[in-house]
Amino acid sequence: MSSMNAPQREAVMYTQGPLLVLAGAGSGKTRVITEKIAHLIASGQREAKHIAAITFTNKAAKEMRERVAKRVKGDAAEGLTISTFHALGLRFLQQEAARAGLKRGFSVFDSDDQMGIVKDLLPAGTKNDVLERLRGLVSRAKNEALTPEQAAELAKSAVEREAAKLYEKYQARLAAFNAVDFDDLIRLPVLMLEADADFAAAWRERIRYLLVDECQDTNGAQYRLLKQLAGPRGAFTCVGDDDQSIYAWRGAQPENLELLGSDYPNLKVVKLEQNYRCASRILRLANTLIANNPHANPKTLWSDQREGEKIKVWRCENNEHEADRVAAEIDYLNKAKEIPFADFAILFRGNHQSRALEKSLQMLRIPYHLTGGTAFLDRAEVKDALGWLRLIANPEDDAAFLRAITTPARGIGGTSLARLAELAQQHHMPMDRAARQLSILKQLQPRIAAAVSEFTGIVDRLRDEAESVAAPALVRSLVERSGMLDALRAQTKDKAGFERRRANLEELADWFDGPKSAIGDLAAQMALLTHADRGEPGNAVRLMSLHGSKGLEFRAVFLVGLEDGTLPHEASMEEGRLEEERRLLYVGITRAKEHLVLSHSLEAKRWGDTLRLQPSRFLAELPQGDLARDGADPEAEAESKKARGRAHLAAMAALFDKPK
DNA sequence: GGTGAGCTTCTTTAC
DNA sequence: GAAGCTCACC
Repeated sequence: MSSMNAPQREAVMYTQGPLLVLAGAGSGKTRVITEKIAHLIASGQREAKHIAAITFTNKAAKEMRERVAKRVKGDAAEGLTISTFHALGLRFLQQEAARAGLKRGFSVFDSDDQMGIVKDLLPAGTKNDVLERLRGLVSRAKNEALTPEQAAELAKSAVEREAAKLYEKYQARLAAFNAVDFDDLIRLPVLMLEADADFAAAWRERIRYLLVDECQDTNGAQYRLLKQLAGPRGAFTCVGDDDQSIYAWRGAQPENLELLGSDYPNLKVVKLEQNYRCASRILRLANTLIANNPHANPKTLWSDQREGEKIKVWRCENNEHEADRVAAEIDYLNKAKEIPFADFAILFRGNHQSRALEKSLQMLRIPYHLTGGTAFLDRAEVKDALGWLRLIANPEDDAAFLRAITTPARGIGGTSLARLAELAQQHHMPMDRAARQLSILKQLQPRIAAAVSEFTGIVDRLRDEAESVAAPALVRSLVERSGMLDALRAQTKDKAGFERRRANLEELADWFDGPKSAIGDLAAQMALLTHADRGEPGNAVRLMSLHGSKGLEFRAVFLVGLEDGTLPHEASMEEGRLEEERRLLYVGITRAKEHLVLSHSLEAKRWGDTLRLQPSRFLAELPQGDLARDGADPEAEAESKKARGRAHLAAMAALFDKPK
């Protein structure tokens, strides 16, 4: 506390009314939030159980919980809520399920399930991009907590009217499945709180102080939830930075920061402008870049850190060459400067860019930890197991039913399932129940009916087991009894592949090894876990998207793929949405404490043919005197040649002592 | 009618 | 470079 600067201290101490903290990158905002929680508790102003802090990711929530735990004595932090908006919404709905019109054990649909419904509701053969566009529009309306009627009224084009119609049918389908989607986790609580003042007041009795991090990335629905929970008195602290707003594409409204001022006239604003993270040169780079964006309330981020070395800009032949150079440089810095692997991050625009990097890192035996993309939770076997769990918890979840009954394959194909679905619909019952009706089974082929009954028998036994057994054991049992494991063994040709998948399922079981809540609640929570939340990365280089890097910091940062079309992304260029892309680069640059490398390739292979790439236009916006460019600087060139030589040698060495 | 092999399609970002 | 789709085979 004593080591804080004046505005930080002010942000911590001010609890009399609504507060907005405009916090630049690296200005210690997480610290302010944790200190403030500690202060609220220690000063006796609020009990921990009446405080809720909202973070942007589960991972950030976990980190914050750990920091608060260290800061607060004994069990004073007991009952404190630190979670994402979505996790808070889920908890809300689980507690208020009946009021929300949900039955216990309801499912949370991810975007795949969502897409499944959309596909089902639209004519067969509708193009993928049309489906995606409509799904996006429905989601957009829900992110504003609009009803289907409101969405229809506000529709400005034919496609938006179509989306509004789809929205209505989509909700009916969700309801039939006793399911909600991600957007509902915010939307439903908002509608419920807004509809009933007493109900809202009761919730405000439980949450008496609210802290919201990354406020610039809240969408309309989240902002309304904030207002409902904070109430007219405005017992909240919001922290945000409009320069780090990078989620407009999923409905975030950075103007919510300004809206706070008009919704709460007594709003106090504190600015944190001293950066404690980056070397001065890195900060100058970031400031110069972001000055190209228009600013309503300009702020000046400054730092009294040392100047730091020049920022390297690498021009590479292609992304393999780029990846080799990155790996070689990490290897070199790790050995020569003893920078631990965990202090390195490689950041990119799209998750697919990680592939080449992984290959190069493996070649040099550099441990790495990849977050995001088609990681753990998107693995087929993991989704299958989760589908089973969902079905066990929620018999009305047809999506889960379909997933479970087809994994492993048990001789029931699309035609039969379509028939069963049709019969279920005729009888107005979920498939799980229909599959147990004798009259319905009779209308299927005898062979199919037998297979269906065998399946429902397994489900029944697992439901019984769920009553008595802990979650991890249930997962193991389900993997066994469903026949998944045997099928997996038979399918995978190599033993290693099978073991990997089995390990994934084992890991899934371990994930449930948390506090003892009902299986159904856990299955719903699983849907919220992000790829970024997975496992302990240990001492490994971090690979992640620029979006995923928000809020983190590293001694050395490599920003790869700085080409026009990659960053800024093609689609953003076409739509003239360059500002958010610029902010994305800004976020990336400000992750670095000491070392920063910006690299781009001259060529890329894009399905089949090679295309020439131009360096990112953002490179030209940087202060050129602070850059050490390939070619322009003979010293850097020589260094890069040496690095390549080292990489080659290391790779050769690695080849020779390959472990079995 | 179900299943697996081989084809094509498309690649932002994520709660 | 993987997931989705079609088609031929069982």
